[in-house]
Amino acid sequence: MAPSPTGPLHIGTARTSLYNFLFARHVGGTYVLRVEDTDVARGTDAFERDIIDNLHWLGITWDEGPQVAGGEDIGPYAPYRQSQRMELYAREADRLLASGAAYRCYCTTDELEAVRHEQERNHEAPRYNGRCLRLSAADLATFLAEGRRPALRFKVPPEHIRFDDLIRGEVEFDNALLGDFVIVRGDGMPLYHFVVVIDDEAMGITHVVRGEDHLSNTPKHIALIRALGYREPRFGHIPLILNPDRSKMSKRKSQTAITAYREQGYLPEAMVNFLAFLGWSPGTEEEIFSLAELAERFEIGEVHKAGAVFDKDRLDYLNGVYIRSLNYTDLAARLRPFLPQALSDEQLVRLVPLLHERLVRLSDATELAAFLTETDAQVGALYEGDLLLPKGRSGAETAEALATAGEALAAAEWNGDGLEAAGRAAADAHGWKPGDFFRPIRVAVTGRLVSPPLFGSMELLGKEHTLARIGAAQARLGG
RNA sequence: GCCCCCAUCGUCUAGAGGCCUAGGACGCCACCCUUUCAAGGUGGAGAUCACCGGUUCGAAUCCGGUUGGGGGCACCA
Repeated sequence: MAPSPTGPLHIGTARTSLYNFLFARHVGGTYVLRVEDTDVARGTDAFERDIIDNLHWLGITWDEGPQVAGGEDIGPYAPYRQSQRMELYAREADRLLASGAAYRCYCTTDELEAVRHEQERNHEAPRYNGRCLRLSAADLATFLAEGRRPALRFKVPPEHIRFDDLIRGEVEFDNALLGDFVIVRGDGMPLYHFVVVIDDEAMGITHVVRGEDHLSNTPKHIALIRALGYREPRFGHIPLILNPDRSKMSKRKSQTAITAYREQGYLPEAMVNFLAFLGWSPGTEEEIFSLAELAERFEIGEVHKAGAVFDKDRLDYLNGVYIRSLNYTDLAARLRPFLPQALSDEQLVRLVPLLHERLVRLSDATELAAFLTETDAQVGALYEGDLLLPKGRSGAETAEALATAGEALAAAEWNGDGLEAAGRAAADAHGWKPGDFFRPIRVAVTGRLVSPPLFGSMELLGKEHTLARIGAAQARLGG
């Protein structure tokens, strides 16, 4: 797996990493992580940290590669950051230059762009015209005098390239249609197509599993592999994850950063399960799988060919399933970052049973538990008086009901069961349906129409605040 | 423009010639349960298997074409 630290860990990169991981684990192979940081202009350490951190969060581990950002690399072919492997690339570039498989190109960006525009106007393929392949001595002298720094281009042999893709089967391309592409920039920085091929050979990579967007780049890589005399790995191109409009999933149209999902309270277990099934299925009707179970079942050849739309509703559903499967202790620990510091650990432990069946995301707990740490005044400010009223009941009637409720609850034993018994008896005595009778209490106590179970909530809030809030609501209705 | 890839309910998918009057899940709708919201239970709507032609006794499944969608064609990765 070879991510580029030009942004936070992307959903698509995460899934490609997952498939690589599952494939490697399933066949007992070695999973290698290599950081493709040759684009110094765009890459940053912060992004590398985000990628490594979130991969770990998902439970994806690698046998070789950087373990933590800035730390020691592990593996026999270290370093695993391309920015630290420049001598190797320079050596291979020289080799290509010496053999005549590559040549220096003095064209400027402007000149190249002009040619491209021209080609576009003539409805031709936008590819390099080969000008610097036969440069006159005079032109060369001029360019050198101008101080131009030449880029290095690979002279693409005009041959048919075919390979047997792990997922798509036989694929064939005609490299005669390709322009000679740049492998080393004028400033000496080697480019992606060149370095992947070198590192794959140097690191003993046997299987390259990557996104479908690289399918048509593969013939370039194979041509380079042949020119350099390397062994050809097997390639597997997995389908893309799509926006709802079926274009390649992008930041512009979808939320693509894994961190963002993590921050919203998605569980890594749910994310992994969801991602694995975007483009693969075990062929049965089972759908809940742990990472270990996935590794056991996953077959690279079963991966689909068609792209899959990212379905947030399905992720939400799975996340709920996983949250509900957590035991209370575990859930409490995971909920902690989403709840205010003011909420004590003891309160948290008692709150968890009230929430565990009501959460789609861990962050949903923030709103559900807010009434516990808000002041009485803050809660009172959350609602209009009308919100207290059950359907068809007046303010005066509701104030009366609240008064009855307040008295009954004040006399009750202050725990969920005691409060519920008192509340129900009071509702019955008052002649109101429980739903109607409890509504103003819920709004008074939590400030909201939706809350965790009422009696457990009151128990947690405590007698003093509960009765004060009921009294305040009653007063507001003029009771 | 050229090259490549793809095509089953809205979405994720099962399906590898007869088991399919196409199965499951999410979402949606209804009902049940119910102190709100969820969760749970039951039921329902939803796919002429993109289209056309062929092979075959028989095709969602094999072949060809068409259409549609996607990706690539950078001194980005």
